[in-house]
Amino acid sequence: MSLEAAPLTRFARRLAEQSLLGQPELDALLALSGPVIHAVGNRDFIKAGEPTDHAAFVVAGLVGSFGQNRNGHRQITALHLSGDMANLHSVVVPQSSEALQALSVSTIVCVPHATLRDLADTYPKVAAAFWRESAVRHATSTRWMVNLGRRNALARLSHLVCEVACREHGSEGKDGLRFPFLATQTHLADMLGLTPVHVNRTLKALRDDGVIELDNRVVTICDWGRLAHHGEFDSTYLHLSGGGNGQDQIRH
Amino acid sequence: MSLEAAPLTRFARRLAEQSLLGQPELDALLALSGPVIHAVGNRDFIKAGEPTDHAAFVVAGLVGSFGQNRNGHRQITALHLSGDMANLHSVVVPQSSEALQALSVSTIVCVPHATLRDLADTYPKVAAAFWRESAVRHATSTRWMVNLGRRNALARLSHLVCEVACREHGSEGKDGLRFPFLATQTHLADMLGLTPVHVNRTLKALRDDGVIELDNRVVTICDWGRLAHHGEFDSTYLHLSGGGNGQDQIRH
DNA sequence: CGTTCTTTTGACGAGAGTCAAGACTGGTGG
DNA sequence: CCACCAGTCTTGACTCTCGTCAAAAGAACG
Repeated sequence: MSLEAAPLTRFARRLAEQSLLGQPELDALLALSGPVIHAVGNRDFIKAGEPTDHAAFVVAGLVGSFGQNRNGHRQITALHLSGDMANLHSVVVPQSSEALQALSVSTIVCVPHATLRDLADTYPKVAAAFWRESAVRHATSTRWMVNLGRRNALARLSHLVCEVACREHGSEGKDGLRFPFLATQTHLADMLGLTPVHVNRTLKALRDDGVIELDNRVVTICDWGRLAHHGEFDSTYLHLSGGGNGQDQIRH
Repeated sequence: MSLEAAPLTRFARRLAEQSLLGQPELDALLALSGPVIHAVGNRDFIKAGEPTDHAAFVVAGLVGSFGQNRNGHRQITALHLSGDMANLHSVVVPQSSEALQALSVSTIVCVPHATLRDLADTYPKVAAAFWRESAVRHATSTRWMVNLGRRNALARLSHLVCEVACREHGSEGKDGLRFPFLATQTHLADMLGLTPVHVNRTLKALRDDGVIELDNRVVTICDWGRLAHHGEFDSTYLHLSGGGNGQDQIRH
């Protein structure tokens, strides 16, 4: 219970900031709960193509959405950090087209669709907030597409590190920022559409260049400016509230 | 007015089929309208990063969402056909992160956000339908990511042709299906994360293989089975109702 | 303390990019 | 009616980023 309080607060606050929710709506969001599961790596806790009756809220850990090739080569299409509802969209499309898998040991709260639907029905503003949250996620997906289609390995990796830094930190990155990023290099490869070997080489280039440091899956950003430049990174698409430009409120 | 009737009907029917809307909701959807513009190629009719106050409904033609590189290399992240609301998500995130551009001369109805918001506020089921439609689009995006990250040129192109065939035809593809696909090879390259030259070579391979024919931007599918096999295509993610498996209704 | 999963590196190969030039198309204007 | 022009499409030759294969060294875990 107390375990998931902080991440849930982050989730509710993000929704509220973006959609101007009132106190009743906020309280209702904070009351969300459900069965807790501990997901481990290399095993889908939600399978592709099967209907689901709950959404997966990430309390702790790191979760990815996995698409797949006929050869079995996997493509991670989204990353879900602590405080994210991994598959909020499953409320309206219960037949998920993608699998959900933990990249590191993760704590997940399975929030029943029924609960979320009731919430959306009771508070139209919450319904709008859910839709909006989904749309912001979609914006992230489109950045990933640009990354995959139109950037080389160095830029892709840099962009990804920038994104995770910002989402983890809650605002713009800066020199000296240090955070755990529990994905393996194989996971990174699956996010970036590369091979693990090439990720390793690219990571080395970034390290040798003095842009980042890596120690046991803890990233330290030595030179945010150069990293963001390499990744052609601009954080506005994340719609962060923290250290952003502050002009992100929805306009009615 | 009569010009946009058929595509709008298609849009409304798709929303209704997926979300079980009643007659009042349907009527309200069919009453949607707004200023009409005629968009031409090579010029964004909605620019990236600028706030919008309307959604773009495609009556006729072909529209793409464009992301961009620092070098100016563009990545098309989504395709909008006749009967699609190109940026429905802009209702909840008015600051679009991407540009909208016509790939061929297109007729667009600019539906004011205010109208759509009123509709969603009046009919909760419509709000849900809008959200659902956005989610289905997102599912398409994730397929594109798998395409970009984990498939070679031949598979990417085949998959794209399959998708467009299905969306255009309203159901599963089949041999002999013929439809106009008004994108240039440069556009195809921008969708697939390739160069125009390589698209040309790949297209030739597909033609030489007898899988498709191409005549003045009209595609004929000679061998749907082989095309779908090349593209590793499975249409369920599109949530078509027409010739699909029929088990796509939302489960409450 | 061995087994399995990662990370790291090197050598080589292949798919896709780059550059360049010519053919074809549709539209414009003399 | 024809010449011109800009935008496509097509093809070939060469290059380069990234994939493949392989092997060894570290880490994690029971």
